[in-house]
Amino acid sequence: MSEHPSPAPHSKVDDLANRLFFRLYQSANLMHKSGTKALEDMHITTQQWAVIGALARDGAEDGIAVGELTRFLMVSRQNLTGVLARLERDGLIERVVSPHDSRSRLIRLSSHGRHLWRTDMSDRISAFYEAALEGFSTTDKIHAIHYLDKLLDNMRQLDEGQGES
Amino acid sequence: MSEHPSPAPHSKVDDLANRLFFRLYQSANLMHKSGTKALEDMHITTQQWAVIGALARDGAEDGIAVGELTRFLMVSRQNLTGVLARLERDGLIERVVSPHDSRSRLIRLSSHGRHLWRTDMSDRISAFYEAALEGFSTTDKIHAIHYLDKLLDNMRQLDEGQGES
DNA sequence: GATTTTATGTCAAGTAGTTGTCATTTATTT
DNA sequence: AAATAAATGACAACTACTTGACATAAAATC
Repeated sequence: MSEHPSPAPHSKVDDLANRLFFRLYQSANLMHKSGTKALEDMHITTQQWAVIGALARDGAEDGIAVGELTRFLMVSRQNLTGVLARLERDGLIERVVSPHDSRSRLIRLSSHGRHLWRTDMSDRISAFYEAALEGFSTTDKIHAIHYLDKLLDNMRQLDEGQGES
Repeated sequence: MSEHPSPAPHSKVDDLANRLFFRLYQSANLMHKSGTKALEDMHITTQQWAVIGALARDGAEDGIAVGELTRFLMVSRQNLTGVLARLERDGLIERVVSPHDSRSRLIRLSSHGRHLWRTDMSDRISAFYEAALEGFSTTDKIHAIHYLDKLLDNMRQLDEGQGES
């Protein structure tokens, strides 16, 4: 029947899954490259953008603990330490001791960081989003978010299971 | 009318776009973390996985030029050099001079690399895909791929425009 | 044949990500 | 009060990603 008598593969890898994850890999690479380029004259990378964006959310005015940030951004504490050090060096964030728990240093935007986020960064980011999501309807965006959320949920479960060592 | 008389934002950033890119950021981080963990006993990272997967495709048996690989994987030549050096060090790939263009070194899987891909790696990757895409129907996968493709197209255009410096 | 373009390698500096380990401080629990 | 747990900082080692710059070799063009 088959035109290509392939030599009985072990467990044929799902081609659609393969494509999906490869597209995710490519998309993330390109997002970091072109996203960082969109903010390059401010010397802000996509990772710093993610941190500043997290700190600019409503409810984060008084600061967020490092541990909370690592969970939110899904990066390691040691990595975030480096990113935060550079942001502090550049005067965009500041560390304050938590009033409730003096082990915990809360990270919050400096006034300079908040100002930059609200003006120049917002403008560039809006332009970036508009260009990158050209042709996306509102429902397209919602559906895309939904798929990524589902993927995240699954991988989170997988990661917890893998952590049992 | 508005319950929250917000102080006239410069250009209100699209919240859906924001969520979408943040989910992409998180998904990529988690994919690298849990994907690398799925192959950790082979000491293969997701980037190496991507390279090996590219080399294992039909038509790549005779090797792929480095430049072609950088375009395919969307990473820089300098970065790929390092990844390829580690893969060569571990005996998974080999470099051969192109018969057509002796500037060009073609990268191809070693027999060890090909064997590993077809057996252990395939098994782990299939298991990873199955867990990470639990609850995804075939059409879900196709739609998700479609959105990522669209995003990639847009960002590629953006990147080319940004490159005009 | 000489020039230009192309493919690659290499070195450097910077950022970002991982794990692992050890120390410190403080909260919590006993 | 003492032991434990938790949050953080500070290292180290490694992988991976970027850009920029310079060198080399070979192909393509003039």
